[in-house]
Amino acid sequence: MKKGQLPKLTPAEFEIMDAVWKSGKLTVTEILRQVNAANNRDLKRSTIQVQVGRLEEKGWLTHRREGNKFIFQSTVPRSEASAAIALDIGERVFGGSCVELVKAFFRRSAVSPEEIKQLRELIDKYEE
Amino acid sequence: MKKGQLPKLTPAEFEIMDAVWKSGKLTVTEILRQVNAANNRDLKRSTIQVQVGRLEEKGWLTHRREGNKFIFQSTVPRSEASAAIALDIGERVFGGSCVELVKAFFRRSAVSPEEIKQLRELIDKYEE
DNA sequence: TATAAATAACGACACTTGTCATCAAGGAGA
DNA sequence: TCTCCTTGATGACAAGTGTCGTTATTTATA
Repeated sequence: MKKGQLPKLTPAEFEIMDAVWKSGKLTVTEILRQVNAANNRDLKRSTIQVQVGRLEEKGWLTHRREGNKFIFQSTVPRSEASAAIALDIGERVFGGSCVELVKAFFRRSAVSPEEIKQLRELIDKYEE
Repeated sequence: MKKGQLPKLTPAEFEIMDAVWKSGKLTVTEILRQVNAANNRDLKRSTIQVQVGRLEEKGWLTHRREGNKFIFQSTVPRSEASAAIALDIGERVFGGSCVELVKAFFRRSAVSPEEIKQLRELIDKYEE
Protein backbone atom coordinates (compact mmCIF):
# COMPACT_ATOMS: atom_id res chain seq x y z
CA MET A 1 0.00 0.00 0.00
CA LYS A 2 1.67 3.18 -1.19
CA LYS A 3 1.84 6.30 0.90
CA GLY A 4 -0.01 8.46 -1.54
CA GLN A 5 -3.09 6.31 -1.21
CA LEU A 6 -3.70 6.97 2.45
CA PRO A 7 -6.75 9.18 2.98
CA LYS A 8 -5.98 12.76 3.85
CA LEU A 9 -5.50 13.70 7.47
CA THR A 10 -8.09 16.01 8.95
CA PRO A 11 -6.84 18.75 11.28
CA ALA A 12 -7.86 16.84 14.38
CA GLU A 13 -6.21 13.72 13.08
CA PHE A 14 -3.06 15.63 12.33
CA GLU A 15 -2.83 16.71 15.95
CA ILE A 16 -2.89 13.09 16.98
CA MET A 17 -0.30 12.06 14.43
CA ASP A 18 1.86 14.93 15.53
CA ALA A 19 1.97 13.58 19.03
CA VAL A 20 2.87 10.15 17.77
CA TRP A 21 5.55 11.47 15.46
CA LYS A 22 7.10 13.47 18.25
CA SER A 23 7.32 10.59 20.65
CA GLY A 24 7.59 7.53 18.49
CA LYS A 25 5.43 5.06 20.35
CA LEU A 26 2.60 6.00 22.66
CA THR A 27 -0.43 4.67 24.43
CA VAL A 28 -3.76 6.37 24.03
CA THR A 29 -3.43 8.01 27.39
CA GLU A 30 -0.05 9.41 26.50
CA ILE A 31 -1.40 10.73 23.24
CA LEU A 32 -4.20 12.34 25.18
CA ARG A 33 -1.79 14.16 27.41
CA GLN A 34 0.43 15.29 24.55
CA VAL A 35 -2.39 16.54 22.40
CA ASN A 36 -4.02 18.44 25.20
CA ALA A 37 -0.75 19.95 26.31
CA ALA A 38 0.52 20.84 22.85
CA ASN A 39 -2.71 22.40 21.69
CA ASN A 40 -4.09 23.68 24.92
CA ARG A 41 -7.17 21.53 24.67
CA ASP A 42 -9.20 19.51 27.07
CA LEU A 43 -10.25 16.54 25.00
CA LYS A 44 -11.47 13.41 26.73
CA ARG A 45 -9.85 10.03 26.49
CA SER A 46 -12.68 8.57 24.46
CA THR A 47 -12.25 11.26 21.83
CA ILE A 48 -8.63 10.33 21.30
CA GLN A 49 -9.53 6.69 21.32
CA VAL A 50 -11.98 7.15 18.48
CA GLN A 51 -9.58 9.24 16.43
CA VAL A 52 -6.81 6.75 16.98
CA GLY A 53 -9.13 3.99 15.87
CA ARG A 54 -10.02 5.87 12.72
CA LEU A 55 -6.36 6.57 12.00
CA GLU A 56 -5.67 2.90 12.28
CA GLU A 57 -8.50 2.06 9.89
CA LYS A 58 -7.13 4.58 7.45
CA GLY A 59 -3.69 3.07 7.68
CA TRP A 60 -1.80 5.86 9.40
CA LEU A 61 -1.25 3.99 12.64
CA THR A 62 -0.67 0.46 13.81
CA HIS A 63 -0.69 -0.85 17.31
CA ARG A 64 0.64 -3.85 19.09
CA ARG A 65 0.01 -5.17 22.53
CA GLU A 66 2.84 -4.68 24.93
CA GLY A 67 2.15 -6.29 28.26
CA ASN A 68 -1.26 -4.99 29.13
CA LYS A 69 -1.28 -1.89 26.97
CA PHE A 70 -1.68 -0.97 23.34
CA ILE A 71 1.24 0.91 21.89
CA PHE A 72 0.60 2.96 18.78
CA GLN A 73 3.04 4.09 16.18
CA SER A 74 2.83 5.70 12.80
CA THR A 75 3.24 3.84 9.56
CA VAL A 76 4.41 6.89 7.65
CA PRO A 77 7.13 9.34 8.68
CA ARG A 78 6.14 12.88 9.35
CA SER A 79 8.21 14.20 6.47
CA GLU A 80 6.26 12.04 4.08
CA ALA A 81 2.91 13.17 5.37
CA SER A 82 3.75 16.85 5.48
CA ALA A 83 5.22 16.74 2.00
CA ALA A 84 1.99 15.27 0.73
CA ILE A 85 0.05 18.10 2.33
CA ALA A 86 2.36 20.75 0.91
CA LEU A 87 2.05 19.19 -2.51
CA ASP A 88 -1.70 19.02 -2.34
CA ILE A 89 -2.02 22.67 -1.40
CA GLY A 90 0.62 23.65 -3.91
CA GLU A 91 -1.32 21.89 -6.60
CA ARG A 92 -4.85 22.83 -5.68
CA VAL A 93 -4.26 26.39 -4.55
CA PHE A 94 -1.09 27.55 -6.24
CA GLY A 95 -1.24 25.73 -9.53
CA GLY A 96 1.82 23.73 -8.64
CA SER A 97 4.00 26.78 -8.38
CA CYS A 98 6.37 26.79 -5.46
CA VAL A 99 7.05 30.46 -6.07
CA GLU A 100 3.42 31.38 -5.61
CA LEU A 101 3.29 29.36 -2.43
CA VAL A 102 6.23 31.16 -0.92
CA LYS A 103 4.90 34.48 -2.10
CA ALA A 104 1.65 33.83 -0.30
CA PHE A 105 3.57 32.95 2.80
CA PHE A 106 5.59 36.14 2.67
CA ARG A 107 2.49 38.18 2.22
CA ARG A 108 1.19 37.48 5.65
CA SER A 109 3.97 36.22 7.80
CA ALA A 110 7.11 37.81 9.14
CA VAL A 111 10.05 35.69 8.07
CA SER A 112 13.20 36.17 10.11
CA PRO A 113 16.59 36.95 8.57
CA GLU A 114 17.76 33.61 9.87
CA GLU A 115 15.01 31.89 7.94
CA ILE A 116 15.88 33.84 4.84
CA LYS A 117 19.40 32.62 5.13
CA GLN A 118 18.26 29.03 5.51
CA LEU A 119 15.97 29.41 2.56
CA ARG A 120 18.89 30.50 0.41
CA GLU A 121 20.95 27.56 1.55
CA LEU A 122 18.08 25.22 0.86
CA ILE A 123 17.71 26.52 -2.65
CA ASP A 124 21.42 26.30 -3.28
CA LYS A 125 21.46 22.75 -2.14
CA TYR A 126 18.48 21.83 -4.23
CA GLU A 127 20.07 23.22 -7.32
CA GLU A 128 22.95 20.80 -7.46
CA MET B 1 -16.20 41.53 9.02
CA LYS B 2 -12.49 40.77 8.75
CA LYS B 3 -11.09 38.32 6.22
CA GLY B 4 -9.48 36.08 8.76
CA GLN B 5 -12.82 35.27 10.28
CA LEU B 6 -14.33 33.67 7.22
CA PRO B 7 -14.71 29.91 7.63
CA LYS B 8 -12.17 27.84 5.79
CA LEU B 9 -12.84 26.84 2.22
CA THR B 10 -13.31 23.15 1.57
CA PRO B 11 -11.73 21.71 -1.58
CA ALA B 12 -15.02 21.71 -3.46
CA GLU B 13 -15.73 25.25 -2.37
CA PHE B 14 -12.31 26.31 -3.50
CA GLU B 15 -13.02 25.06 -6.99
CA ILE B 16 -16.06 27.28 -7.12
CA MET B 17 -14.21 30.29 -5.81
CA ASP B 18 -11.48 29.67 -8.32
CA ALA B 19 -13.93 29.97 -11.16
CA VAL B 20 -15.29 33.20 -9.72
CA TRP B 21 -11.84 34.63 -9.15
CA LYS B 22 -10.84 33.84 -12.69
CA SER B 23 -13.81 35.49 -14.31
CA GLY B 24 -14.86 38.17 -11.90
CA LYS B 25 -18.62 37.96 -12.05
CA LEU B 26 -20.57 34.89 -13.00
CA THR B 27 -23.97 33.31 -12.94
CA VAL B 28 -24.44 29.89 -11.48
CA THR B 29 -24.64 28.35 -14.91
CA GLU B 30 -21.38 29.97 -15.93
CA ILE B 31 -19.73 28.74 -12.75
CA LEU B 32 -21.00 25.28 -13.53
CA ARG B 33 -19.39 25.33 -16.95
CA GLN B 34 -16.09 26.68 -15.66
CA VAL B 35 -15.81 24.26 -12.80
CA ASN B 36 -16.64 21.26 -14.94
CA ALA B 37 -14.25 22.34 -17.66
CA ALA B 38 -11.38 23.30 -15.37
CA ASN B 39 -11.55 20.17 -13.26
CA ASN B 40 -12.85 17.71 -15.77
CA ARG B 41 -15.96 17.01 -13.74
CA ASP B 42 -19.59 16.53 -14.52
CA LEU B 43 -21.30 18.20 -11.62
CA LYS B 44 -24.95 19.12 -11.92
CA ARG B 45 -26.35 22.59 -11.68
CA SER B 46 -28.00 21.97 -8.36
CA THR B 47 -24.70 20.96 -6.85
CA ILE B 48 -23.13 24.26 -7.79
CA GLN B 49 -26.18 26.09 -6.62
CA VAL B 50 -25.94 24.58 -3.18
CA GLN B 51 -22.22 25.25 -2.90
CA VAL B 52 -22.69 28.82 -4.05
CA GLY B 53 -25.41 29.27 -1.48
CA ARG B 54 -23.17 27.96 1.26
CA LEU B 55 -20.33 30.20 0.12
CA GLU B 56 -22.64 33.15 0.36
CA GLU B 57 -23.75 32.18 3.86
CA LYS B 58 -20.12 31.90 4.84
CA GLY B 59 -19.39 35.33 3.46
CA TRP B 60 -17.15 34.43 0.52
CA LEU B 61 -19.61 35.48 -2.14
CA THR B 62 -22.29 38.06 -2.68
CA HIS B 63 -24.78 38.30 -5.44
CA ARG B 64 -26.94 40.95 -6.94
CA ARG B 65 -29.79 40.75 -9.34
CA GLU B 66 -29.04 41.90 -12.83
CA GLY B 67 -32.09 41.81 -15.04
CA ASN B 68 -33.47 38.36 -14.45
CA LYS B 69 -30.24 36.71 -13.32
CA PHE B 70 -28.14 36.52 -10.22
CA ILE B 71 -24.56 37.57 -10.66
CA PHE B 72 -22.07 36.32 -8.10
CA GLN B 73 -18.75 37.77 -7.15
CA SER B 74 -16.22 37.15 -4.44
CA THR B 75 -15.84 39.35 -1.40
CA VAL B 76 -12.21 38.46 -0.88
CA PRO B 77 -9.43 38.50 -3.47
CA ARG B 78 -7.77 35.26 -4.35
CA SER B 79 -4.41 36.39 -3.01
CA GLU B 80 -5.96 36.95 0.37
CA ALA B 81 -7.60 33.57 0.48
CA SER B 82 -4.60 31.63 -0.71
CA ALA B 83 -2.31 33.43 1.71
CA ALA B 84 -4.60 32.40 4.53
CA ILE B 85 -4.40 28.80 3.42
CA ALA B 86 -0.62 28.88 3.13
CA LEU B 87 -0.39 30.40 6.58
CA ASP B 88 -2.70 27.85 8.10
CA ILE B 89 -0.73 24.94 6.68
CA GLY B 90 2.52 26.60 7.56
CA GLU B 91 1.36 26.99 11.11
CA ARG B 92 -0.36 23.68 11.65
CA VAL B 93 1.96 21.43 9.72
CA PHE B 94 5.30 23.17 9.58
CA GLY B 95 5.39 24.97 12.90
CA GLY B 96 5.33 28.32 11.18
CA SER B 97 8.58 27.66 9.40
CA CYS B 98 8.66 28.75 5.81
CA VAL B 99 11.87 26.80 5.32
CA GLU B 100 10.23 23.55 6.32
CA LEU B 101 7.38 24.24 3.98
CA VAL B 102 9.65 24.75 1.00
CA LYS B 103 11.72 21.78 1.99
CA ALA B 104 8.63 19.60 1.95
CA PHE B 105 7.75 20.94 -1.44
CA PHE B 106 11.19 20.17 -2.83
CA ARG B 107 11.05 16.68 -1.47
CA ARG B 108 8.32 15.59 -3.78
CA SER B 109 8.07 17.97 -6.63
CA ALA B 110 10.39 18.80 -9.48
CA VAL B 111 11.04 22.52 -9.40
CA SER B 112 12.29 23.98 -12.67
CA PRO B 113 15.43 26.10 -12.92
CA GLU B 114 13.20 28.96 -13.93
CA GLU B 115 11.28 28.61 -10.70
CA ILE B 116 14.47 28.45 -8.73
CA LYS B 117 15.51 31.71 -10.27
CA GLN B 118 12.19 33.32 -9.43
CA LEU B 119 12.44 32.03 -5.92
CA ARG B 120 15.80 33.71 -5.50
CA GLU B 121 14.43 36.97 -6.81
CA LEU B 122 11.46 36.72 -4.52
CA ILE B 123 13.69 36.23 -1.54
CA ASP B 124 15.96 39.08 -2.54
CA LYS B 125 13.00 41.36 -2.88
CA TYR B 126 11.57 40.32 0.44
CA GLU B 127 14.79 41.02 2.20
CA GLU B 128 14.83 44.75 1.54
C1' DT C 1 -9.75 -9.99 48.82
C1' DA C 2 -12.53 -5.87 48.11
C1' DT C 3 -12.15 -1.40 45.81
C1' DA C 4 -10.61 2.16 43.21
C1' DA C 5 -8.06 3.62 39.05
C1' DA C 6 -6.94 2.63 34.25
C1' DT C 7 -8.05 0.56 29.81
C1' DA C 8 -10.21 -0.72 25.61
C1' DA C 9 -14.67 -1.02 23.21
C1' DC C 10 -18.93 0.75 21.84
C1' DG C 11 -22.76 3.45 20.75
C1' DA C 12 -24.34 8.11 20.11
C1' DC C 13 -25.00 12.59 18.12
C1' DA C 14 -24.90 17.00 16.06
C1' DC C 15 -22.59 19.14 12.16
C1' DT C 16 -20.28 19.45 7.84
C1' DT C 17 -19.45 18.05 3.05
C1' DG C 18 -20.38 16.64 -1.57
C1' DT C 19 -23.99 15.58 -4.72
C1' DC C 20 -28.52 15.22 -6.50
C1' DA C 21 -33.47 15.39 -7.96
C1' DT C 22 -37.40 18.02 -8.14
C1' DC C 23 -40.46 21.89 -8.09
C1' DA C 24 -42.10 26.48 -9.10
C1' DA C 25 -41.82 30.88 -11.62
C1' DG C 26 -40.40 33.63 -15.57
C1' DG C 27 -39.33 34.25 -20.46
C1' DA C 28 -38.97 32.95 -25.35
C1' DG C 29 -40.93 31.00 -29.17
C1' DA C 30 -44.44 28.44 -32.03
C1' DT D 1 -51.95 31.41 -25.37
C1' DC D 2 -49.51 26.98 -24.73
C1' DT D 3 -45.19 24.64 -24.27
C1' DC D 4 -40.48 24.31 -23.24
C1' DC D 5 -35.98 25.92 -21.45
C1' DT D 6 -33.58 28.57 -17.92
C1' DT D 7 -33.01 29.84 -13.37
C1' DG D 8 -33.60 29.99 -8.39
C1' DA D 9 -35.23 27.42 -4.18
C1' DT D 10 -35.67 23.42 -1.49
C1' DG D 11 -35.44 18.94 0.50
C1' DA D 12 -32.68 14.88 0.79
C1' DC D 13 -29.01 11.81 1.85
C1' DA D 14 -24.92 9.09 2.53
C1' DA D 15 -20.28 9.89 4.34
C1' DG D 16 -17.13 11.97 7.04
C1' DT D 17 -15.79 14.73 11.40
C1' DG D 18 -15.27 16.04 16.12
C1' DT D 19 -16.64 14.94 20.72
C1' DC D 20 -18.58 12.44 24.40
C1' DG D 21 -20.63 9.13 27.84
C1' DT D 22 -21.01 4.47 29.40
C1' DT D 23 -19.69 -0.30 30.06
C1' DA D 24 -16.98 -4.12 30.80
C1' DT D 25 -12.50 -5.79 31.97
C1' DT D 26 -8.05 -5.42 34.01
C1' DT D 27 -4.73 -4.14 37.33
C1' DA D 28 -2.98 -2.07 41.21
C1' DT D 29 -3.43 -1.26 46.08
C1' DA D 30 -5.37 -0.76 50.68
